[in-house]
Amino acid sequence: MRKGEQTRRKIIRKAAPIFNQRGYDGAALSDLMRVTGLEKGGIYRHFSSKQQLAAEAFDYAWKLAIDARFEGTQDIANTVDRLKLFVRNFRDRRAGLVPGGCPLLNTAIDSDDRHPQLRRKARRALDYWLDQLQSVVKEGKRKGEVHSAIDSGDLAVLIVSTLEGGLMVTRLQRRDDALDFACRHLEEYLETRIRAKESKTQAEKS
Amino acid sequence: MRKGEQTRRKIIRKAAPIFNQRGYDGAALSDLMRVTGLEKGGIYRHFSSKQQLAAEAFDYAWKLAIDARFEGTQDIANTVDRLKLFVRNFRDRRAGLVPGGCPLLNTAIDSDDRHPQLRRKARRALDYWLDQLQSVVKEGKRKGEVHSAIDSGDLAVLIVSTLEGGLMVTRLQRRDDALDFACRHLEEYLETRIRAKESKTQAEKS
DNA sequence: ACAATTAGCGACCAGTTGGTCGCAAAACTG
DNA sequence: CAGTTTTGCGACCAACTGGTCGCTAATTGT
Repeated sequence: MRKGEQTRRKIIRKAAPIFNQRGYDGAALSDLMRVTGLEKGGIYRHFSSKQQLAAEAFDYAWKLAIDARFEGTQDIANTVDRLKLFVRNFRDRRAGLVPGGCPLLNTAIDSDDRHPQLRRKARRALDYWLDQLQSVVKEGKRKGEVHSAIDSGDLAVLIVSTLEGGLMVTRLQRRDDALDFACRHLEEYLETRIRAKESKTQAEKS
Repeated sequence: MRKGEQTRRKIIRKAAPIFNQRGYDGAALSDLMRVTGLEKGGIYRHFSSKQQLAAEAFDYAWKLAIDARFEGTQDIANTVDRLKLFVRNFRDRRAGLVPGGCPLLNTAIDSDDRHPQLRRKARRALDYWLDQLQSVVKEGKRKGEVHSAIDSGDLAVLIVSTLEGGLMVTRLQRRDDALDFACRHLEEYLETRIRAKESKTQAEKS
């Protein structure tokens, strides 16, 4: 790998937490210079603008987040259990992510109206995320593991909304209670209202 | 009322949407000058700093929001119905608020770490909000309208988390689906898991 | 009406913003 | 190792940042 490519990746890696914590406007070039250890020219050699760097930093941060959330889910056969692991991952797999909380939540709020390019990225990220969840629910309905009356899109949106809301409250309170309770609520909801009960393959007590 | 006081309030009223939409860093003095129609000196006559103005603008925006959300709830005797109206208000009473979405959500994300004064304000706002909801739940338990096993703090946090999460997704998607489904979910949850069923005073179908 | 107070202006400030570019050094390639 | 390409530097830029202040004009109270 060329030296330039290495540097480029280092810049993204170091810049991502700054953008995620401070937002686009709050992240000054001088901050990015500090954390990367490069001069301004060194950064602009690899990115044509602050916007472009922010966009790539978002991609990087989001990939880490979404990978952590889906980690291990492909190994689980039952779709409802897969959703439950996903919920648990959201709560538990937060170490190792880009500092500053969920990049989707941050970018969505931060970019609103003012940074259409970033906003588009956040929207696509959300759409992808919802699609992934929705397809799990659809598979569950096909296999008879999920109640047939459930709308897969609605359930996906509900899961995401509840988790992101819980995360936001948790961050503001600096206590894990809110996210914790949001997760427990979702797990109970999945168990009692979503899982089709005909075969009773799974114990109801978690 | 003195002319100065009028001007002061006008500045807050006009500045609030700017801060709410663009965040603290994104709101430049030049923006505030534009929307207020005042020169810089005219603004600084009434506020000692941008921080102070932002703080008062938040108070203003938050008061509008919280008032709209609790509007009419005091007229409802049954506590579970009161919570349900609150949920509905959150979804339906969004016109007339300060543009840019929920000030609490915006300020919480925007201020994180970087603006401790604003952050403190957002935290207090959240605490107050949770307290109000919690005391409704407590009253419900006292009156036997709410299941006694429910933790009032947990329920309050769950309601706020679900609504704020739904709002965030709705804003990013620019479609009301997410908030809509979050509300319907909460209403169903309140009806089926929270409301004490002994007297069956209320129909289960909404 | 008149003096005292208050309000608003706008030039000015130092510091910072995102961004450019020529140049020399370092890294590649054969 | 020589020649070429790639990389990073850092001085420089115009525009803009939040903030100050003396002055005049408008608003007050009497």
